[in-house]
Amino acid sequence: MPNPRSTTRAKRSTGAVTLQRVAEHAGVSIATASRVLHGGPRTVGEELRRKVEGAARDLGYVSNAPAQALARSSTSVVGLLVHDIADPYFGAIAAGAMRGAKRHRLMVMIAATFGDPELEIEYVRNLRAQRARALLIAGSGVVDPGLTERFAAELDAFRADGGRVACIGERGIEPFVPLDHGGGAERAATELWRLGHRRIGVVAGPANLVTVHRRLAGIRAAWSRLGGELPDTRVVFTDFTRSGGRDATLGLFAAEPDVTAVLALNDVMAAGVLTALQDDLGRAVPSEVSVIGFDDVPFAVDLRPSLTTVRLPLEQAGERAVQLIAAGASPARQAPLGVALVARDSTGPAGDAAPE
Amino acid sequence: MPNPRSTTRAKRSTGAVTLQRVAEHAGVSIATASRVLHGGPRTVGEELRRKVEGAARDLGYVSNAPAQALARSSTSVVGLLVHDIADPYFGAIAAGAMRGAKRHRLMVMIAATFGDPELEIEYVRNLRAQRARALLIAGSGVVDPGLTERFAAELDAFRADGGRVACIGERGIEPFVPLDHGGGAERAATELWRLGHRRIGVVAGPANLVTVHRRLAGIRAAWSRLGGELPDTRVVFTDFTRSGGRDATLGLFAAEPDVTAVLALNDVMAAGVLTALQDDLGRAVPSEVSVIGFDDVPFAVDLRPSLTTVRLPLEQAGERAVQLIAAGASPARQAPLGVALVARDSTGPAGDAAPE
DNA sequence: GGATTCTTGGTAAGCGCTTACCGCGCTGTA
DNA sequence: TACAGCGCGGTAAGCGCTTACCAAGAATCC
Repeated sequence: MPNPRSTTRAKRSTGAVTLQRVAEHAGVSIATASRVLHGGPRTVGEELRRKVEGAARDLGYVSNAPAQALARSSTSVVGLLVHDIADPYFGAIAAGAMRGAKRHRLMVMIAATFGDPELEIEYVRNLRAQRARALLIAGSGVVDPGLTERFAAELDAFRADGGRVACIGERGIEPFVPLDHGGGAERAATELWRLGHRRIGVVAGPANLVTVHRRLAGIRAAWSRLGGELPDTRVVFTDFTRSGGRDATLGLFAAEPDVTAVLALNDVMAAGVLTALQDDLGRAVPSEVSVIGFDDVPFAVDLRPSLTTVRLPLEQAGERAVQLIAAGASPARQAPLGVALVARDSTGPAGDAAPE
Repeated sequence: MPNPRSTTRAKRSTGAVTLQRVAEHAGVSIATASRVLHGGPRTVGEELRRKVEGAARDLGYVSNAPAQALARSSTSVVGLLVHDIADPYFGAIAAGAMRGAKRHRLMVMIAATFGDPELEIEYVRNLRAQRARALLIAGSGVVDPGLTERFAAELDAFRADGGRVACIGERGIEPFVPLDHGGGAERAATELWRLGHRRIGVVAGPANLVTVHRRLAGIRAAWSRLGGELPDTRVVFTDFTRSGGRDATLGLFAAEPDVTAVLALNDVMAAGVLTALQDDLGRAVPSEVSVIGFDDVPFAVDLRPSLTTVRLPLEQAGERAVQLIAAGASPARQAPLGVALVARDSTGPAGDAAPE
């Protein structure tokens, strides 16, 4: 037997570089090696510490995260649930989250649910299996009570396993980073009113998303406070996509040709609205019809005319969400992230300010 | 001792639901439970199988991925290295990768390196520690030989641990999903030539990125083949960002006011080019100056004028990359993903076709 | 009909790491 | 001088799972 000094049977001296091997190489116990390389409350003498570090470097030791996870029953990965990572809305949130994760030395596991609630639940279980330390939920939930309940149950299970959860935007899940969908929508609607628009159309996202509900509620609140009318025929639900926005606009103007402004519930759709209006319908923006978006994604400024929109601090929200789950502290003082109306060129005074 | 049937000492009957507990509940051995719940080559009798499944459901069992990873020494997570997940280029690649991952029941761990080679290396080690099954490298490398070598060494170590690696776009790393930067650039340049442009400017990304080199080389190749000239003063390097594109354009036209077309090395920069030209410099596009982009990100069609660009099949590339690392098979028949010139409204014939 | 192979269930040895606990040598105290 | 207290190193018992190997009964073959 070539190597009689190992504790159990001689490990194959070839193969992976384990803590065990580092310890042997350094001539210390595996406990000492662990304490040097992975920290902990205990101190290790200067000389041994040096030896261990040297051995680790010589051997090119890289710790085995799954083994650590098993032994400590905790990992350094956080899961992030988004609808679609290619959507700039989620891209911004993810970027913020990753920035935060880096600061807290966490790894981010992203799952794209494409808005499918079943998939969402499946991914929570998956992340639970991974023993993710925390879960960041960025996608809007649906308004189906049954689904919501099942999702909540899955989250409870996740928590029961010791995981933390944080939501970006309210969704009935605590804690969450407040994202003022309603307030932003009110701002947008109010701006349109201020400009003299009285007949507005709304190009909304999927009717079952709570984000859509909130934004729509904000618009309705502002509008009724101001004394305007918003019949259902002027609200059209569609996909949160460019082509959704375009098609919806075509439909909207076929039914309601006198609308003087359209409020799109996100910027991606607003791009479609702009195309439909200018290219398909031949309506000038903003002189004939004003358009306002939501989110202020990076390309909003590049649309023509540049898009007036409501800025949501998405990247900050993502970053703050990881603070929320990383902080040992309680989620205390949450200075709400402000929304802001970004006035650009796609809005202007209503041509005929006459109330209908 | 309350429960004499357990193999070792009685586990606390409270706490986590483990395979052990499922097995006890079902009245079978832990081996059988494992075989039922986690598959494997061995078959299990119908009755026991049913019992185990029932027990797992009753107890709400979720397997412990780190423990499995340790026992099997292999995980189901793949790492994805990008520069910036908020950049639509990487967003598209990531979306494709996630789609592929879902098909192969893999989880994707994304790391944003912000183009920092040191961070890139750090993340590879990290993913190595996680025992990721594979690594997808989407970001372009830098042309620094020292850094490249260190990165390669880290990748070799990753491979030595049994991980697979795939690159999106060539980078001196095998295997890779070919992305024809050079060919695409040639197409773009040739198109400009065809339209009569002889004095073109290039708004390039960071000079040290391989991608930038390849694209630039493609342009130069086409241009010299066609007999054109491209002095260095007409090539300006900048960030791969909107404001980079804008600033670069301003600089370019200050030095070379007679340029009739600008080729931006990605669409995000092209957006800045368009702004600089139309808003800052008052040059009409495409009647005075043509603009051509690269990548065909989703918003390219929404720029005004809509952007002529080179389409790179990014989402497919991401998806194919995971096939590459998931396939048991060798990376055989790689029908190269085609690039295509997407002619839209930002290009037109040169006003004065006179060669210089 | 006995030997041989399948099938199917169980046992137990790890996978690589953390950490409770032990023990030893030293210091400070009475 | 005896001893509690502390600092520091080692031992070994797990963490939850997979899987090589064993065993026993069923099926197959001369």
